Amino acid sequence: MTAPTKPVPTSPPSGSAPGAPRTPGVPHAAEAIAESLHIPVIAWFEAHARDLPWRRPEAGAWGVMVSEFMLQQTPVSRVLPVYEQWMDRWPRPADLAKEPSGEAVRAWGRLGYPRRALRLHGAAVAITERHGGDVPTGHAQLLALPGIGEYTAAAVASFAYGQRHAVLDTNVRRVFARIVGGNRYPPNATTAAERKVARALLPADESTAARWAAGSMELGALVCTAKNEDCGRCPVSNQCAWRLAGKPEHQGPPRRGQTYAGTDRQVRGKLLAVLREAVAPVPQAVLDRVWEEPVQRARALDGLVSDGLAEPLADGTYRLPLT
DNA sequence: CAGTCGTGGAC
DNA sequence: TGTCCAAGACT
Repeated sequence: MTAPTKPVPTSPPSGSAPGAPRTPGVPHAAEAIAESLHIPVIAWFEAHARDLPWRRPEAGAWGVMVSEFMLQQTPVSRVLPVYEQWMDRWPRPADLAKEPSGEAVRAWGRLGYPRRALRLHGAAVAITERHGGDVPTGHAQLLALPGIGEYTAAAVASFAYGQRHAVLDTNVRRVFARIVGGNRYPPNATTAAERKVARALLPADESTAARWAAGSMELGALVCTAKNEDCGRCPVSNQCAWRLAGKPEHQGPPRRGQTYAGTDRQVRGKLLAVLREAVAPVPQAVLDRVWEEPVQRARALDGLVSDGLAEPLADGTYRLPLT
């Protein structure tokens, strides 16, 4: 266990002394909920957090950032080996920035969504050019990098730099939906109401906020999971609105499932797999073998080219981009 | 804002 | 061989 071990503050992060009566008419409900959640969740985190390489001090901000890119929509178990190889090969942003983007795509392997590799490479170039080779510390600076959205900017600022940000990923959204909202699942898309809840629950103290962010996310990943949740191991099950309501089934619109077989995504994946394995430019005829239907096949290949994942050469062959 | 974008493991 | 899901970003 290598989670940060700073003590949890024993006094409320803001406001009056413990046990002091609330001022009538002033809404303190959110604060009260928050304070009763922070200590048990953070204590649980410090006892049960996984020992992941990007949580070790030597990972640095670059390691945190690389892991966040790889973890976007991808399970930890599949990220681990690729992360280790990646950090061995490119221990600093400038090391990656020197390489052609195609090398990043190749090293990405079968993690999926290979545009993330392209964006991570682009972010490394931007960091090298604009930030002297160091991952920027500001949320706005992070947000300006390719491949970094609201979640990843907050995650890097919080996990790498200990800042106070609401870190709203799918795990945290589910945890909050259950504890606060009394729902099995959050809405399909992140709502303003969810952001408001996340901000209201954020500890006032910076260091506590950072551990709360990591802890609430880990709770969603290990205990408060989408299926087969284990309320018996949850440190705040006694305060969970969903559990207290008898764990009602999901009400709203069905969570739209991802179809895959037969889609352009599948064809793109097959095409790019060939390009990744190839050491020399690949003739069109070889690519043609990955998919029967010519119209969809051509559309998929065009898509890869326009995304910058494949480079067409004058002789009709294709390769990963050298730029 | 709804669609698009990979991959593989669990059931 | 099907469904659901996994630390989202971008258009």
